[in-house]
Amino acid sequence: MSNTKALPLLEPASGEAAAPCCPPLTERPFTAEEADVAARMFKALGDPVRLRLFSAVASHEGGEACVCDISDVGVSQPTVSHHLKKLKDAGLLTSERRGTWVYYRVEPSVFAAMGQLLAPR
Amino acid sequence: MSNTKALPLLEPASGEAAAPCCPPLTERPFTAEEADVAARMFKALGDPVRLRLFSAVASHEGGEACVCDISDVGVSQPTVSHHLKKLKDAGLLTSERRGTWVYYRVEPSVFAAMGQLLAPR
DNA sequence: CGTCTATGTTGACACATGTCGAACCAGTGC
DNA sequence: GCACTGGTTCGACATGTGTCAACATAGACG
Repeated sequence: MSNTKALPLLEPASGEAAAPCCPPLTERPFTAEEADVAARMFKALGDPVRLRLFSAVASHEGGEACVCDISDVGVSQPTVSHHLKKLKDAGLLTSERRGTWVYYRVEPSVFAAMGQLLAPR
Repeated sequence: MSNTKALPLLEPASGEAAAPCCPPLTERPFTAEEADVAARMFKALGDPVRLRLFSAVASHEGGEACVCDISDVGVSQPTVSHHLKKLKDAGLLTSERRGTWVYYRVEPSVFAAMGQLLAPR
């Protein structure tokens, strides 16, 4: 499985300056395509449980967190797994298994992309 | 009606420096309450149509836009109105009727709140 | 191999959400 | 008052989403 590939919020940046997915929100009206891409990210963060998970990973020392470290958000374990998968599919997190545990970390380009969206006119 | 009041993303800022709703995402794991407030904003922007509407308002000259200026996003006019109401309920937009037309503008505290969320550790 | 722990996947279900057409309200101008 | 235009609200419907229990998988450790 896992043909659900994470779509990059920033272009691959093939050697040159990264071409962000979208201009600042205040620059001009978004096109349908830009809105689709950017909305995916906002949507992924638009759930309290996912936001807590994302924040827990983003604030964890070393920039990564084991599921066991962050799964105390008031929902069942399968639900945590489900939300982490959604964050991963949205391109916000990456995961890696090391032995018994699975570690999640924030996709580096995320904050750049969000900063770009919020850049002042 | 309209007891659905827009909840402020920033505290009322009663005379002093505004106390933002939430710390940076990277500072520490969000509490359930912080996540509820912040997720509402992300959720509101997590729909392509709403994101286009928000961008259209935010980028419009004068900082405000008449519905008639921005309602060309590929959905029916009632749907546009529905989404604008959601953005308003989320505290992202304000509206004002002037004569025949209704004007929407971005709630000023929004960019401050979002910037705060994305502040680097 | 067998078992135990840590995660992910499946299936089912209630609920929220996006969408539209029809009806309705607010101003304008005749 | 009446018609017209710009916007909102209502009612209905299909689809999406969050949640859990049950089951499945991956390593670790005997």
